[in-house]
Amino acid sequence: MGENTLCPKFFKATEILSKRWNALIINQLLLGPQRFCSISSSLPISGRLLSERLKDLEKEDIVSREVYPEVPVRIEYRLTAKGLALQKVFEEMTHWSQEWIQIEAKKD
Amino acid sequence: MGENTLCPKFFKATEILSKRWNALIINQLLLGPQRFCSISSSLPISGRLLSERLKDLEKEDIVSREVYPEVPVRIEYRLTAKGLALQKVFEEMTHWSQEWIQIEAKKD
DNA sequence: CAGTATCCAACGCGATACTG
DNA sequence: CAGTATCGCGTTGGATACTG
Repeated sequence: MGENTLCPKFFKATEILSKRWNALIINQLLLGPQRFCSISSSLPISGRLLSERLKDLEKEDIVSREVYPEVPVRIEYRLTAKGLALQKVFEEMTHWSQEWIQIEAKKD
Repeated sequence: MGENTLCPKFFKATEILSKRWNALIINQLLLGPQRFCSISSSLPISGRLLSERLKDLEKEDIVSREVYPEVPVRIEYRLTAKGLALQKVFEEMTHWSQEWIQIEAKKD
């Protein structure tokens, strides 16, 4: 195992973005603030995991949870400034995927 | 589970890039073609996994394996055009990480 | 050097049921 | 709606030993 050129900040960034579902959740929130059920229904992720990931992302200060004390209460998740700053990353990822990813007809 | 707005190409992209180590391996290869032991010593990844990941990335046509029949034989891994096209993504990731990631003194 | 094979513990995570 | 708790199994992946 080596430690020479590996930048800890970049490493941390990959840890966050490589965690399963995180990229998709962030990408979804780039569309705008959303409620739990909205994110849940837009991604093939279980409620338990979505809850867990949102908490992780809150701890990383990428997502914030807003409670609107209406009746019934409404809770929205939105990207923080740190989260919004990922926009460029996702734009490039989207661009790359459109240009290079082939989707074959599923036969599995 | 929903299936409404999720783009399969983007989804596939996240599958590739979110797989543990893949981002770091690609980022390392963006520095130039490298031998197995070089990648191995630049990342805290076991040989078994590195081997597995490189094969995955070959299948995705992101990495190619070049054999130079010298004595002793030399084997290099390099990014394909598809892999090199990820440069922008990684530039943005690097930029974001430098701007937003804090590394706290470890006390865990 | 450039890997492969095996072993096995730890973790991830989906399903389900339940709470406020 | 917006979650949490528990269960259980399949996958991951580190360590180690071995091969050409």
